[in-house]
Parts: sequence; C-alpha cells; structure tokens
Amino acid sequence: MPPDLPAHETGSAAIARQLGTSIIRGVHAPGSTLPGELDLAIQFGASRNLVREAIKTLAGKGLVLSRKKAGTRVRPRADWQMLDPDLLGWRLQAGPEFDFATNLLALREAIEPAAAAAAARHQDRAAIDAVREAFERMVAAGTDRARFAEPDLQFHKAILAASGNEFMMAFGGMIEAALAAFIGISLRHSEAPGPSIPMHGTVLDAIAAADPEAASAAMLALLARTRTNIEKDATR
Amino acid sequence: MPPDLPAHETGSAAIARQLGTSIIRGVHAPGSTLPGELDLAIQFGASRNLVREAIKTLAGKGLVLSRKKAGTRVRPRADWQMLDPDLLGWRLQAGPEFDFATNLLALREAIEPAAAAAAARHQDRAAIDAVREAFERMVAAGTDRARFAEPDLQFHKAILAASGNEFMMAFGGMIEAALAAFIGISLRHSEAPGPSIPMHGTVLDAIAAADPEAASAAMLALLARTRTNIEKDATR
DNA sequence: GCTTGATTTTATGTCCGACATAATCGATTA
DNA sequence: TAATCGATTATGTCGGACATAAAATCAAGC
Repeated sequence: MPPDLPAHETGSAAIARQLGTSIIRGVHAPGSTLPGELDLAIQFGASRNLVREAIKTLAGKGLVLSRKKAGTRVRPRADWQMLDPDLLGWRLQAGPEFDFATNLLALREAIEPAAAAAAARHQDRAAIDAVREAFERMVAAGTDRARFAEPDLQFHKAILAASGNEFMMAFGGMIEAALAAFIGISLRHSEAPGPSIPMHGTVLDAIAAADPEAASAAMLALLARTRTNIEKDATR
Repeated sequence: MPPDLPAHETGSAAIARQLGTSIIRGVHAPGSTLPGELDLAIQFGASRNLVREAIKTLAGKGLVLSRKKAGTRVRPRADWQMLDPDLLGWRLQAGPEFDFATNLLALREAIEPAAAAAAARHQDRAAIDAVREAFERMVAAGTDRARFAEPDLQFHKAILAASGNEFMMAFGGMIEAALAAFIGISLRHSEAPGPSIPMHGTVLDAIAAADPEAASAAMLALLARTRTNIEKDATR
C-alpha cells in the first residue's frame, strides 16, 4: 500500500499524483522515458496493475504516452493539458513557477469579463441569486481574510456558472484548484480584502441589471485590482 | 480484445471512449451507478483490469467516481472537465448538442483576442513566424475549402502559442479537437473561405507590428465573422 | 564499413484468479 | 423507531502468466 494516502485517495491516484508532480518538477524531462512498469511498482511499493492505472490517468491528461517495448515517454510540455484541475494542483504542489500567477490572471482577465457579460445576458435567476449569496457572505466576512477567501472564490465560480456557457463554467474547477493552493500563500501578503467588496457589488449589480457591458467592465476592473496586488506581492 | 480499435488506441482507451460517450449521451445519467466492473468486462469482452484502467481515465476527467462496495457513480455534469480535449471529442462523437458551437465560439471570442494581444506584446519571433507560415498556407489554399481548414486551424493555434501564456496555449488542443469534428460537418455548408483571408492578415500584421489593441480588435472581428457563419448555418 | 534482413530481447498490452476491505443492506434487539 | 451487528458485495490491490509490438542485436552480403 503506498504511503501518504489522503482521505479517499486510492493507491493509483497517489501514484499518479507523485509521478505527475515528478514530471512537472522536471525529474522526468519531456522526451525522456519513465522507468519501466515493474521498476515503478518496486519504487512505489505497489503492484504493476496499480502503476498501470496511474499511468493511464497521466496519459489521459496528456503528460505521457505508452507504447509496447518503447516504454512510457514524457510528452512535450505543449501536450500537457494545462487546464486540467488535477494537473494544476500538481503544478502548484511541485513548487512556485515563473509567471504562473500572471498567466492565470491573464486568462481570467480574458474569460471572467466575458462570463459576467454572458451572465448579464443569460439572466438565470437562480444562478444570479447564488452570486448574490456569495457576495453577501463576503460582506459578512468583512476584513477577516481567512473568512473572505472562500466566498470570494464562490463569487467568481457563481458568475462563471451564471454565464450559461458550460465551457466558461469549467473554469470554476480550474480557478478553484489554483486559488486553493494560493490561499495559504497569498493570505500572508495580501492587503485586507475590504476595499474590493464594493467592486464585487458593482459586478453583481450590473449582472442583475442585465447590463453586459457594465458587467464586463466591472469584472475587468476587479481583476485589474487583483493584478495590482499580485504585482505588489512580486516586488516584496 | 475490444472491437473497433483505431490505430494506436489501446483496449482501455477504447473502453474509456465508449463509456465516456455513453455517459455523455445520457445512457448513464449523472447520479446513476455504472454496471459493476465484472459486468462491464463481460459487456466489452475484456478483462476487469482493462475496465478498471478505463474507469481511472474517466475518473481523471471528472466523469465518474468509484468507491468500494458503492460502485462507480456518474458525477454531475458540472464536475465534468469540459475543457478536456478527449471529453470534447467524445461529446462531438456523441452527437450534436444544443448551443455547443455558440458556447465554444463565445469562449473563443473571450480568449483569442486576448491571446492575439498577448502575442503582440510578447514578440516571440519564431512563434510569429509560425503564424505567418500558417497564413501563407491559407493564402495558397485560396478558395479550396478542404485545403483551407487545416492552415486556418494552425493559424489560430499558432497565435495561442505565440501568446507566451501556457494556459492560452492549452486551448489549441481543445479548439483542434472541436474543429476536427466540425470540419466534416461545416465544410458542406460554409461559404468559400477566401473573403476572410485578409482579416487573418490584419491580425498577423497587428501582432507583427506589436500593436496589442489592433491585434485584439482584428481577432474579435474575425471571430464575429465566424459567428455570422455559424448563425447562418443554424437557420438553414 | 555500411546496409539490409532476420532473430532475439524487452517492455507494454491484456488476461485471470485471488484476497482485502470499505460500504451497503437487511435482520435483530433494545 | 433507532441503533447495532452480521452478511454481502463491489471496489481496491496483488501476483503471475501470456501475447505482441517495437527496439536492439546479430549475421550476411556488398
């Protein structure tokens, strides 16, 4: 049985996580061949079948490719499914990366304003209620950073969900995986969240008012503030 | 050995694809429990190990969750990793879906202008050369739709790659999976591609000129034209 | 010494049966 | 009616075996 087993993580999931993290860290470089299945089984103290299941998981995320006799090869980084929440989590577990936060923010700046605009057009009442509920919990959290982070994340996820676009909704899982790892880091450095709350309210109001342009602009302004905070953190 | 085995598709990959497609089609509804591993092995004429490998692949893409005794349950649609290229391909294989094309286009309208702007800022010469090369192949294809589609896709992928943002690059695989399935369908209906070529050239010129706003606007205009074509197709 | 074809080796692909165990279900008891 | 207990069951994990595609090696011919 592999060690270090979080709740409900099966043996093959643990091996996939450890192998995935090793690949991301460069322990196994793109183009290189992983140790054979039997060697990996010995290394992880598991059966060859568990290793194979783990490798299938990594293959499904674009990290590796197996061929008879040829072995299991690490694919070029461009083939990795960077949007996969598991892979994202492994990247964050592997350690800080140059430009990770700014690249993620650039993606968010592209998608979340569009999602806010789509939500303003879509007018799904229940979904907008969920945005409002998250906003109210942010207000209730006040300047308590630890209590603020979770409703903040829910706020953004709720807007993605309210867009009515399943592709935009999918970013919720990705952003959640990324921010979950960031929370522990950024809570120490970020300023108090209080001042950004009204900006969140502006986004909500624009969505509720069915004003796509205002919703998009408000979300862009909010994320610009996040960018300022990230850049400020980077210079400390 | 499972039947219907495309080149280089292993048995477990074939089972994953067939099971994934069944789930997407609603044959196995979210919340329901899949047949047991032994039953699936009989159904697919394969070993229990192959079925388990396939299920691990699906689990890694958010489609299912297995627990001892409880069985393998289909997760809510919101948990599916909609951005996964394999899942995207299975969705397209499962059959036409309401709003698929317009949702994908809305996502592209959010990301590709941002990628074009980022490419204009990033100024990676080799990457811009790849954009130019794809553009020249589009020009060479002229009004031959069949020859046009592939360089058109490469053009968009090259811009995503030129952005320098790994998350934006990741859309290349996704768009490729989506458009690969669309090509067979849309080639019959789309107008000749010739008139859009200059618009592609405008995007390239703006990127080469290091003009992010012009690049973004040009890409948005190009995608607006795609939207017009999709809406035209929808009314036939 | 190089090229080509044959042979051998090897690592994955697939299978089968077995055992462990977590979770579900039904019966019993308080 | 609720809690407990035992049986059942489906997944989790293991080990060994065989098939086979592909890589490596070897031999023959030029």
